[in-house]
Amino acid sequence: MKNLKKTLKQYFNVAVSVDNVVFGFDADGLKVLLISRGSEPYTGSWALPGDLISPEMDLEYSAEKVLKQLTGLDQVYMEQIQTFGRVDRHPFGRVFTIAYFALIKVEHYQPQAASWAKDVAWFKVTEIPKLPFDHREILEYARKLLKNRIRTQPLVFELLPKYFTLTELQFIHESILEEEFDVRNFRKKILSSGIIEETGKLQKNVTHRPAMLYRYNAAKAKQLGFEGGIL
Amino acid sequence: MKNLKKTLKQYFNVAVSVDNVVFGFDADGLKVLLISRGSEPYTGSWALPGDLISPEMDLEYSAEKVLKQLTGLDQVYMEQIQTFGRVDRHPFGRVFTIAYFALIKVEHYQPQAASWAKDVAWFKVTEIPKLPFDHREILEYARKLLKNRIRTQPLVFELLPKYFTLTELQFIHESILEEEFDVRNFRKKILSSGIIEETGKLQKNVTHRPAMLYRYNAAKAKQLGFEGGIL
DNA sequence: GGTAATTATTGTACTTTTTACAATATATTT
DNA sequence: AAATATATTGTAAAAAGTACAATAATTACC
Repeated sequence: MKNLKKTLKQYFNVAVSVDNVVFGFDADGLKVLLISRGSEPYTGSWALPGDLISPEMDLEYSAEKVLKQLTGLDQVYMEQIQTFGRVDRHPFGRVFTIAYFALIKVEHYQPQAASWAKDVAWFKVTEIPKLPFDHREILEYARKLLKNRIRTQPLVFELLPKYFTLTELQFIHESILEEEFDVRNFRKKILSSGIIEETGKLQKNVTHRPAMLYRYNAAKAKQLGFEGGIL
Repeated sequence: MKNLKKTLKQYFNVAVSVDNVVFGFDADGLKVLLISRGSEPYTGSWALPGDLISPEMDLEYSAEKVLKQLTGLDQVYMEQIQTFGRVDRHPFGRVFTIAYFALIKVEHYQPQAASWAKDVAWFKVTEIPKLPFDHREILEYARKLLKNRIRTQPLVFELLPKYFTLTELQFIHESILEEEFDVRNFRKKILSSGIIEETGKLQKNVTHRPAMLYRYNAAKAKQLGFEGGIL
């Protein structure tokens, strides 16, 4: 048993971190939340909000906690995406990082830098600055995953405000999928799916014909099983 | 700097393992490869072939190496699926495990127990024995993933022999998706996709009309982009 | 050699879904 | 009132999906 413990010791000296790819959406299109690092290594760099995990904390909980500590974001939709484990990815030692993606409604949350994050900011996915570690790779992986998932799971509603127009719904699909849809066909398909419903309310403060506001019907979507996806 | 190092130390004392869910397919249906554990903890249990990762080895490489060491399998299709990190999942300390799935052609490989694996055996996915750690959860997650992927990626051809009949191709789809298809419609769809081709050869040693053997055309599949999946 | 048994192979009519395409409606600004 | 801006709606043709059963080729058995 003494021998076993000695052998084991060589394995128990790595660290694990989580890195969150937080997506948001506004009139400009798809955005990602980055923090300005206020601690070593890569102090001053914009980076994915992430941190080392305390060995006594569950993984899922850690991912949420790290995000909350650095950005103030709480109660957001999160999903594990992939673990990255190149030997030399972290200058301080062997650190495996478990990447998560999070989807938030930008109108409902106000990210705020805290803990060792000096700043937080949204960046368009097409205008990402140089990132430390393998964060660029992680980000691109997350984008690809989001793109694949969007057709089979109702994820867009995590990014849109509670009430939204069909034009916004179409634009978010086009932003993520990087392709355009015919207006009439898009509406026909979405509406016939039955997962969104009219609210009777109209858009306000626009300088043109106001659009009808719709809302996601989660119960209906669940009931339908939603196997085929939206588009 | 000394202080930083001291703080860091508390994070660098966890371990990481990989666990492989190896799927195979034969006339009986979908199978999973398990090993009989010949070392602590849970000695004697059937378990997923997995092991702790050496801190100086890349993640992808580790997954392949662990599989090869325990079962002799080499050069197989592998993909990372998910990381499991409950605090109490391993009795020896905090161990995160990164699960992979592997798909192999059972006719082309002969798994052989080695290293601390006392035995290796195929189990039908519907007849899995009690598994240690959270291996049951990992296995079920892998099954679910395989089921989701099978419609959008040509994974079945990693499980089938090089030459296969359309009946076999249909059966593997039915086994994984747990639903049945109409023979005529299935053939129409598969053949019109253009990703498999006739070989001109016929099945041998069967006690009934021999079926035509087909082969997967990877180049064609790639060329077609294969966005919609097979079924 | 003939018959039974077993699996392989094929087509058609109907329904549903997808696609391509442009005119009219409703609000604000000038 | 006219200009500007976005919202909203239908139809016909093509493609894809679905339901359904008879015939063909081989071996096994008598």
